[in-house]
Amino acid sequence: MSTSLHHRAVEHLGSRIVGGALPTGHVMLAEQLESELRVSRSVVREAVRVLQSLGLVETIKRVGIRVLPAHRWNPYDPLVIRWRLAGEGRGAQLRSLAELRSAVEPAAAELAALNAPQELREELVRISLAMRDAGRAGEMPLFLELDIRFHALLLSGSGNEMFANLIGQVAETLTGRTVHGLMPDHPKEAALQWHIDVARAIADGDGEKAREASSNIMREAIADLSPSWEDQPRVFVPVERKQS
Amino acid sequence: MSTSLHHRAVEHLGSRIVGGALPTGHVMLAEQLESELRVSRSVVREAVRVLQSLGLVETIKRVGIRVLPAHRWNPYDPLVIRWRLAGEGRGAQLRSLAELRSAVEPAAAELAALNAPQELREELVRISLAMRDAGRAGEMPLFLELDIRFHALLLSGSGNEMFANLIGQVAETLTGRTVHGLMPDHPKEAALQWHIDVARAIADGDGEKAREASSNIMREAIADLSPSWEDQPRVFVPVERKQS
DNA sequence: TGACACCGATGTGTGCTGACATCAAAACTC
DNA sequence: GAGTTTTGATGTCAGCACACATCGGTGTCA
Repeated sequence: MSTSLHHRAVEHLGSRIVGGALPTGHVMLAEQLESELRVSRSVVREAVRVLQSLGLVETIKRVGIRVLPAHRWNPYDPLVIRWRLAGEGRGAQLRSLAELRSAVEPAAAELAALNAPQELREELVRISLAMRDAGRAGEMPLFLELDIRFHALLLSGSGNEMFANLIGQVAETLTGRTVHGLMPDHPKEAALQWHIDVARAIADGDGEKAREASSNIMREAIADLSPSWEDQPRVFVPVERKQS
Repeated sequence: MSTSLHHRAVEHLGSRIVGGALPTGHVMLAEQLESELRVSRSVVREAVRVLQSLGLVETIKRVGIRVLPAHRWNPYDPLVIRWRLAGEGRGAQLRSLAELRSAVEPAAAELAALNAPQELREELVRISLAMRDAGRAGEMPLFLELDIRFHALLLSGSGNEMFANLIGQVAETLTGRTVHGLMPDHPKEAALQWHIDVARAIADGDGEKAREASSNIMREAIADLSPSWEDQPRVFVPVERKQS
């Protein structure tokens, strides 16, 4: 009950659209939403405006509020990602995130090796060693926490704010991997060593080596996670001929 | 005058925040914005809600509307990107986009080689050959159009909607490179060949080769563009200890 | 006399409502 | 079939009541 009406309205509509309950092209009327959500016009209108900025709906005069096709949604918005992870798009969303992460992290590692501040490099080494200890001891909750922090520091250390912004999504996938039992009781020894390799390469300013070691981690992560999106069909969004 | 008041309000506030005219921590009052923008409360409130969803501001009772630090902004939102490109963050934004693209496109090429529909592969080959002809003939407007379409198809063909969503940004950087004179009169012969290599590798389903060739294109693109962000300082966003 | 807890005034976002403006789809007229 | 009118939806405005965090004054206690 602590959440505002606005927040609830956005949540309700957004999750139903992304979850597929409101199909593409479905038209709603503002008045109808008022009675459905039991809120006033202002709340509905402000919620619709937010959903509009996320690319989930468009408003057309004399027609109403229309649900836009999925390829118009902003796939990088935290709300959209959360709704997809909660609904039937979960598998496809996990795959997208994993592939994005696989592409970005090696690049981030290379940039971190070239640019990261000294203190960050040192902490990265410390954490990679702590991960090894926690991993060997089978202390998985601690390991997860260190793992998240390791990758957060790595992305942050790249000095690229678009990379750094993926921290939340990466934490989500790491947590999900543990929670959904896709993680062995003990992390593989090779994975622990790769983390140390990444950290040491960054500390040494060796971009090439950092990227290589990070790629190994990513390959392993994809292999661990891929069962969760088996048989998810890929969608190929159309390419428009003109840009605005 | 065709744009709505809402649109104008979002634009006005967003560009001033991202452009740096309204510094982090700056507090505004809704009432003050009404008179400043000469619009009613509804418009101000709906605009603020949108900016809130982009992470640009937060609203606090009894205090007002506060500008959030840049690392809270959603760096993937098209509006935020546009405002950054228009303002003083232009250099840093171009670098971020170029680095992201360099990370993503080789991965997208590899995925496209494994997953893209047949027709898309064929069009990719056709376009790469047309690019070579247009490039050798020095028909730069046509070359730019083909270049954009090539990379759009590549990203789309990956079957990853997060990759595909970068089409707009990539088009932006390609256009910018040409407009700002960072492009030679004739594209380098090697670059033309790399595009053909990428297309052929995708057509042959050779993911490894597609990624390699794409990496070459990216290295070249970074080299062309890097003058535009010389001396731009990198920012390292803090890593929070806890996640919500 | 001073320190501290309490409590009400104040100001600001949140939410509600009625009215009018605007504009494009749909119906109508010629 | 082309042009015009009607209609119905969003867009915009203005006023009000409410919730609640902050501030400052008041009272109590040491």
